[in-house]
Amino acid sequence: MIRIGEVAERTGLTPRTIRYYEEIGLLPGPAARRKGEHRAYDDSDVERLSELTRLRDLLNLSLEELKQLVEAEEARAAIRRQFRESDSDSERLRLLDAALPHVETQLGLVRHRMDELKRLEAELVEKRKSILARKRELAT
Amino acid sequence: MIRIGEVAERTGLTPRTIRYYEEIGLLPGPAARRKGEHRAYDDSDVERLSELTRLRDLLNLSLEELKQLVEAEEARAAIRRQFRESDSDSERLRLLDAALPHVETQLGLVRHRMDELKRLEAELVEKRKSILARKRELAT
DNA sequence: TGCTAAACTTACGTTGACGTAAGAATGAAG
DNA sequence: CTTCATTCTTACGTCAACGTAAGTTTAGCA
Repeated sequence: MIRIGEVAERTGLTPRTIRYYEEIGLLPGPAARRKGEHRAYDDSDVERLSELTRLRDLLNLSLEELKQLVEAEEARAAIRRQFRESDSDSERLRLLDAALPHVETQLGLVRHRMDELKRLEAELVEKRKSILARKRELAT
Repeated sequence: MIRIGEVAERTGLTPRTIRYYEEIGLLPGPAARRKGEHRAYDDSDVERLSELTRLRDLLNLSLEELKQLVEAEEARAAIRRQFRESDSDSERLRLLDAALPHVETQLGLVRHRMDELKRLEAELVEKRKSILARKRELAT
C-alpha cells in the first residue's frame, strides 16, 4: 500500500489533482476510509490514473466526459466481478457479451481521432512534397 | 470581403472568440483598420482559422502553444512573400530551405500524436481479443 | 511516548478561454 | 438622410481544473 505522495510522483500529477479527481467522482476514492485517515493506494491505482490521463490527453476529453467513460469502465469491472462468481456457462457468456461494447466504444473514439490525424498528416506531406518539388525545379 | 459574423458562422466559432484570438495575438488582426471600424476578412482568413482550430483540437494545444506554432507559420508566410519578390535562384533556394523545417515540425507533432494513439489502439485491440478468446473457450 | 514529515480538511485564489451585458458607432439598404 | 441590423469597445462574469495557504491530524520511527 502506498500513499498519495508516491502516487502523485509516479503519475506525474499532484496530490491536489488526485484529491480533486476523487472529489468530482472521477476516482472512486479508496474504499472504507474514515475522514482524516490517509488515503491508501496500490499499483493498480497508479495504473488506472495513468490510463485515465492518457485517455484525457490523447482524446482531448473534459473531466466530465472522462467520467462518463469511466462509469462505463466501472460497469465493466462490476461485470468482471460478477463473472468470476458466476457458475453457469450461459451466464458467463452473457457477461462477456456485455463487456465487449465498452472496449468497442473506446476503440471507436481512438480510431476516429486517428483518422482525423491521418488526414492532417497527408495534407502536411503534400505541402512538403510541393516544397521539395519546387526545389528540384530550381536545381535543373 | 466578409465580416466577422460570417466568419464565425463558417468556422463554427463565435465573434467573441475571433476577437479574443486577435486580442491575444493569435490572429494578426485585419491590416490597417482604425479603431471602431468593422473588421474585414476574406476566404483565406476563414481557411486559416479552421486550420488553427483543427490543430488545436487534434494536437490538444493551448492557445499559447498554438501561438508559437503560428508565429513559425507567420515566418513561413513572410518567407513566401520574400520568395516571390526574390530574383536570384540561389536566393529562392535558400528560402525554400528555410520553409521546410516548419512543415517538418508540424509533421513531427502530428506523427508523435499518431504513434501514441496507435499504441493505445493496439492495447484496446488486445483487450478485445482477450475477451473474444474467452468467449470461444466457453463455446467449446 | 514523543517527533516530524507527510497527509488531511476547508476554503479562498488563479488561470485560460471565452460569455455576456451596455452603450456607442458603423455601413448597407431604402 | 434615416433606419437598423450588425459590429465596435469596455468591462465585468463564468466555468473548469486545479493552486495555495492555514491550521490540524496521522502514522512511521527513535
